[in-house]
Amino acid sequence: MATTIKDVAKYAGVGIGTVSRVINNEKAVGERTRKKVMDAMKELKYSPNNMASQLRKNETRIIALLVPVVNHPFFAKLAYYVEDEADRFGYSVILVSSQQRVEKETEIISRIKRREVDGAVFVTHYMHEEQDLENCPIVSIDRAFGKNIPYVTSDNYDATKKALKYMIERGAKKVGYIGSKPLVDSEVMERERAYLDVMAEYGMPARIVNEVMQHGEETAVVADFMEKYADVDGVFVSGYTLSQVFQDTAIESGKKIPEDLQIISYDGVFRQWVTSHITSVEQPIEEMARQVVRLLIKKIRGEETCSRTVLKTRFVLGSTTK
Amino acid sequence: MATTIKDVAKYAGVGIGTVSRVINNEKAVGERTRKKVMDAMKELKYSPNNMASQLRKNETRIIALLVPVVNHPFFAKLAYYVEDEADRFGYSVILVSSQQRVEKETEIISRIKRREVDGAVFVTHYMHEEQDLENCPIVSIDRAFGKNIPYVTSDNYDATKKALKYMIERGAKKVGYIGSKPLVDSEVMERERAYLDVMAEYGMPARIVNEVMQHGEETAVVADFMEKYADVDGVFVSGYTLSQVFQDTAIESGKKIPEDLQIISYDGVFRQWVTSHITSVEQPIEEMARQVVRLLIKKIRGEETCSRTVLKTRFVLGSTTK
DNA sequence: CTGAAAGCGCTTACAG
DNA sequence: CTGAAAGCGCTTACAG
Repeated sequence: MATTIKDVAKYAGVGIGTVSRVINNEKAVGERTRKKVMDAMKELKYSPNNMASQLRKNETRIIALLVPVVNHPFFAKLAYYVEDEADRFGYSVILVSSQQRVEKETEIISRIKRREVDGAVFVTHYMHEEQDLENCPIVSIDRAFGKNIPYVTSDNYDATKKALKYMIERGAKKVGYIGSKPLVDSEVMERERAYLDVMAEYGMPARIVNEVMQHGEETAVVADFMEKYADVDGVFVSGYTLSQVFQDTAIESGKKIPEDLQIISYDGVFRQWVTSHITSVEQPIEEMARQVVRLLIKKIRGEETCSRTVLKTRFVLGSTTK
Repeated sequence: MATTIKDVAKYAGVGIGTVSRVINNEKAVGERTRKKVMDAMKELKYSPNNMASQLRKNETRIIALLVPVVNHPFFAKLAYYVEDEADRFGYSVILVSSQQRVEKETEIISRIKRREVDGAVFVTHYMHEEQDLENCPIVSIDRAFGKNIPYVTSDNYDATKKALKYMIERGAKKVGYIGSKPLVDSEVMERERAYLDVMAEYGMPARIVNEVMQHGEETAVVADFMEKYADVDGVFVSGYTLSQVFQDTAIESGKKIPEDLQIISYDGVFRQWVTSHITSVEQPIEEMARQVVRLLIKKIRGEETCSRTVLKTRFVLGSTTK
């Protein structure tokens, strides 16, 4: 049996309420009594039982982070900063890898309802139907999946547009787009929209492959693209894995980069956690993580939140553009 | 106010004990009653409050995972599998990035005492003094930091020995070792021991740099090594980041690999999460993660555990050896 | 198979 | 400033 607040109270000769007040650092405790209680706690090696206070306060101080997988540079980095930011507010982070499994998502919702966690950050979402997530403190990245779910995103449209124009100014005439299509409404689709708009603006035909794809299908998709549009001299790639696969394939095909083919990636390619020298639109992962956590905590506290936060990307020149 | 077990009991016209039994799937409930209760739960959209049952059962079903950083391929992969395995046993994982901060470690210990988590996996440890971690369900990877802390490791000594001999058989005559020294007792030191033993066995002088180093100091350490032992024609590198930095530096220096210089790495280098073609001793990360979780759960349950589990590495040939 | 009751270890009005 | 008491929402012997 661990020592409880009762033991401490008895030992210190005070009421348990007083001990509680000391634990919670309330000012309304006399210096004398406080000292007595502190000593008793030390003497008895007392640790307050968190489960009990959780129950009383109805808060767990835990949030869940749902990502597709953790062992992926983008999500790992995100997880890192989410944890760091949460910690600043006294929250812990439970990590959940959804692994494309839809149930994981509804599972988190029930965990909120069961009061296992106070709220959740959704980085993926497969839910199509509007669930009964009223009052559920949930926030998200890139995708709006409910009217009451605030989210953080980056300036997908503008950044893509800018990147494409950059490429075209450097001589790209046959510009393609390759991406993996999100399953649900997502700001990521803004990239495609930007691409199509730019093509229209320059009167260029669209060379696009943007399909829903499973992890592992990248190679096939890239092959498909390369076959369809063998003549491209500039490509915008959306997404990490795809970027890497595309770059590798392009190099293997014997194309000179950037002479024959310019490449710009949204997200860049990570090489040992360092963005390699692909020209890319870099998302402010740290800032996205911190903002999304702050949003969530506001929601948990019942404060007003901004429903859509757009953060600026950085355009990083690499060696894959002229 | 959320609906509680009381509401359900009243609605179903049964006692709260019965509702509890239904929730927990106990067999000792009549078919009739069970149905009534189930219906009531559905009708009232009841979710059992986990905090309350935690308090009663004195378990949180949460474990903590302490890693130096998550956004590093090794730890991210580990985190992924730890989460996956924990999930199978009905446990959630709280992620803690220690970031070299010693307090984080003792903090977790208090969190166990405070019953915020049921146990913890320590992948780093800075603690020198034996803490009062009796009865604390803690397990660890690679390093023994207490007599009662079971851990999982890989066959550091044998694998290193084998790798070095492989290199020597392919003609390496001036063999060096470069590593970052752990702060505390760790099985990682077995690699150095293996190196020294092999050198002794072959009558070769040791060319070694194995210092305690901070993240970010790798470049300087590699430079130091290269200057001291400019003539090496075979090097064993211990650790991810170091391997990558070393490989890059070696290439930049104009050395032909593997002609002028053979390299073998413990851990390999990750390129976009794919081990690149460096010859390496690969740790069975997934297996280590799963084993360590199972160890922890046994400890939590108070079962007997094996105090040291050694898993086999794989020797993977790449293009950095002849 | 089922209900009434005690109790898990706290927090928090309430009264003094 | 402090204590006694109620209660957070469950689980679990206990008795039937």
